[in-house]
Amino acid sequence: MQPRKQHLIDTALELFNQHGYHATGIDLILAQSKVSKATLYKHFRSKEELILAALQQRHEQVFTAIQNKIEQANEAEDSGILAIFDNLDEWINSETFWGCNFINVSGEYADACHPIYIFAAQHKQSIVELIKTQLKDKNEDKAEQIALLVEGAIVMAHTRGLKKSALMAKEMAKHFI
Amino acid sequence: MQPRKQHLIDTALELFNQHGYHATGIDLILAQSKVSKATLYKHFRSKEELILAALQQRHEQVFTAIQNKIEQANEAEDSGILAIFDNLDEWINSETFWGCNFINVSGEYADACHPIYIFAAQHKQSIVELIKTQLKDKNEDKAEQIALLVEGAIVMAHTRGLKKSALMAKEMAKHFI
DNA sequence: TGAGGAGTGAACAAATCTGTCTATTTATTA
DNA sequence: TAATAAATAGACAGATTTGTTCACTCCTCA
Repeated sequence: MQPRKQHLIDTALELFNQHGYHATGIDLILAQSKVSKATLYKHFRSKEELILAALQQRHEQVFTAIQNKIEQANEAEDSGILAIFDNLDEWINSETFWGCNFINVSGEYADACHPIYIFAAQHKQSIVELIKTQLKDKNEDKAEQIALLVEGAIVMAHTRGLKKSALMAKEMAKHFI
Repeated sequence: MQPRKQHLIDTALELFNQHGYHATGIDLILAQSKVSKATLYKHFRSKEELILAALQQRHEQVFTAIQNKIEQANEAEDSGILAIFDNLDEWINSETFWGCNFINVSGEYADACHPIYIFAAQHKQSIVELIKTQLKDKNEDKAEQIALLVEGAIVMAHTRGLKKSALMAKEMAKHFI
């Protein structure tokens, strides 16, 4: 990928996260990334397309990070799935935690037919399926339960700044696996 | 409260819920409520003030509904706190479920110093405290755990349309109380 | 009847938003 | 060096946003 296009996506993702999707104007992304408007519209047909590209990148980041973390842990111990909460804990306690892109974007594009909402829903679905494949018993309900704990921890951390939420969720998860 | 002011708040709350806060313009609220712009700006100094009034009303609705439900259940059975999930289940499966106003608004006004973010955080905090007071043992950690399950269920329902999330969360909660 | 408050509709200002276009500069490569 | 591609700044259009203002109407109540 061309470096400017990549840089635009990185900048947009950060700003969308911090200020939301409607509140982040094209001009702010351009000023922050120091890329010209003509270049943006050469790489993306519209702001919506930029949002989708940013979400796509974030999806891949999250998916790969979780996958690696769980696979490593699965080799080391019996219930490696719990590693997902360690990953979550690191993220929540990092400087770059501004809540989950996909939860936030669902609030701004809540129409179930909107491409952005659909993309967010698919991401969440894919995470549940990833959890399921990484479970020893491939139990669907168990995967949904773990996903529910992850979502709960994200919201507690984002709306109230409760930084210990991931470790709380991890303790809770131990009851179900 | 004057009927027009009340009607503006009701309309705004519904539209904010369905389309988000930035995406819902003043003009849409006025068109839907059939109230004139001058009247809106007589009752509210700004759009932000209208948002805060709408959130205040929603806070009172939610707080009272949960309080009543739990208190009634506490008289009937031993672990009445579980009634919070029945309340949640009804809401999620109603026609008017568009996610949690306070989670959504936190994504759009994510600056921790912003009055709107602060209001949302206080609401979430107050729900935890309500749960705590309604617990037989007044256990803080247990209250946070139940709150985490509630948040998780809301997100699962909103982002993926998982309508059974509240009942899932209720089953999970039984392990902790 | 008439005074006063509440509400209306429409025009307006000022800012901001997305997206287009052009003339110019920079960088690469044959 | 010369041709070509990529990126730039910036002006611009057109729509939309929040918020203000003013002349007018409607309703209530004394």
